[in-house]
Parts: sequence; C-alpha cells; structure tokens
Amino acid sequence: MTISEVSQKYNLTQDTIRYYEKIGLLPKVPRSKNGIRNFDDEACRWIEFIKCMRNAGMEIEILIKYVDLFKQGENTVKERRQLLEEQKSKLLEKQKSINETMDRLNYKIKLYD
Amino acid sequence: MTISEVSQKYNLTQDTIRYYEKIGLLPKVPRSKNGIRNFDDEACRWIEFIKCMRNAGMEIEILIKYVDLFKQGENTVKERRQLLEEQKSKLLEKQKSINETMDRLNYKIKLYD
DNA sequence: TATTGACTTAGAGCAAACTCTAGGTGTTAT
DNA sequence: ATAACACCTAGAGTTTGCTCTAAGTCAATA
Repeated sequence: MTISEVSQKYNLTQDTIRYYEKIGLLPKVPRSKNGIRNFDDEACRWIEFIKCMRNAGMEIEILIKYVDLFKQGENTVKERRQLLEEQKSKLLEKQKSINETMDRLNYKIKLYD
Repeated sequence: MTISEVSQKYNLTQDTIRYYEKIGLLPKVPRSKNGIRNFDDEACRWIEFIKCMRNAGMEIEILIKYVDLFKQGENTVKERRQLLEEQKSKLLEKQKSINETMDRLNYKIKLYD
C-alpha cells in the first residue's frame, strides 16, 4: 500500500505517518527500489496499534520506547509487559477523571433543565 | 484565601491560576485594596470546576466560552446547556476510545504471560 | 532602616505533536 | 518531450497550555 492509501484507510495525514516513521514510532516501513514507502501488513498493524494508543492519549515518547524494546527482540518481553501495565494504570486514572467529569456535567445539565 | 493557599489546596501552580484568570478562564477573582487576589468561595468553586473539566481534557477555549456566557447572565442559559451537552458527547467519545485501548492493552498483556 | 518574603505584571520561553514549505525525484499521460 | 502528479527529504512554523523571568509593590521582621 502507498502512503496515500494508508492515510485514507486510517485517517491520518501523510505528514503524520512520515513524522511517526522519522521519530522512530513506526518501525521499518519497507520501500520500493526508488525509495517509496510500500506498507505491508505488519506496517499497517503498527499504524493501527499506534493510532489506537494515541487516541487514548498515550504519549509518543512512551510508544517510541515500546517500539524500541520491540526492535531489540525477545529479551525485552518482560520490560514491554511492564510498560504496558504502567500505561494501563494511567488509562484507569484517566477513566476515573472522565467519569468524575461526566457526573459533574450530567448534574450541571440537569440543573439547566 | 491567598493564591498560595489556593495553589496548595487544588494542586495547581500559582502561575497556572494567574494564567487562567488572565485569559478569562477564571471570572473575577476579588482583590484586596493593594491588588492582591483574595479568593472567596465562588472563586474556589470556579477553580474546582475548571480543574475537573481540564482533567478530563476539555479545551481551554471551550471553557473560556462557557465562562463568557456565564458572565453575560441568565439569557445565555440555553446556550450554556448546549455547550455542556456538546462536551458531554465529546467525553463519551473519549470514553469509547479509552475503552477500546483498554481492551487492546489487556489483550496484549495477556499475550505476554 | 534595610532586607526578606509574598505578592503583582507583562511578556518571553518551552514541550508536545503535529503541519507546512521548499526543493527534489521518478513515473505516467498527452 | 514536457507537463502533471505522487512521492521524497530536511527543516521551519504552528498550536495548546502552561512555565519562567524580570522588574516592581508592599508588609513585616532583624
């Protein structure tokens, strides 16, 4: 797949995708001989994963670290698992914040009726 | 209450509190004769409200608009209500995103076991 | 009385995450 | 063959939301 196809499929700009690769968030997108990116299934799965994590507000720096550990191979499995656990508890915190805000919003909206 | 007390109570820096007032996020903090802020109950409730909304990721610009409508008085009640409804649906979206990411994280963590 | 400390302001600086610009290459359509 | 188009890069610019700096006022304390 070309970058424009991937861009449409995942609703990310081409600039964003190139940026993600440049900073090491996206590992090894294969290229055709003339240097043009040719996204295979693995590259697409990475994009989907990153998009999902970013949608939940996970920091790019953390994701870069995860990708980095992944690149280092099997001996980083434990570290990767821990990273994900940490992010999970951050997400739980975020959920809590949002729930509080939800309650408050619902209360306020009720008052306006 | 002085700004340092409010800062401690709500765990916001003094700079942030002053910034919020400067940009119109925080309405009318009363001042003593020499110009020093003297937070009353209403100012504190605003701070708490803003902090709660910001914790959930609500944009400052939106909150400024809300405060602005509030300042304009009772004839903006309908508009304020609508603004809150809009933010509520944004929060619902965010909850959905986070839930998706949660599922994915849990799945991945399970794989690492 | 002098200095310490809490407050004030305007405005500059900073970090994160893009987003845009300029200039270049390579393939395809007329 | 020349123009159009999709791609490429490096690097500058933008937005959001603070955070810091410099310079000043005022009250209290050594």
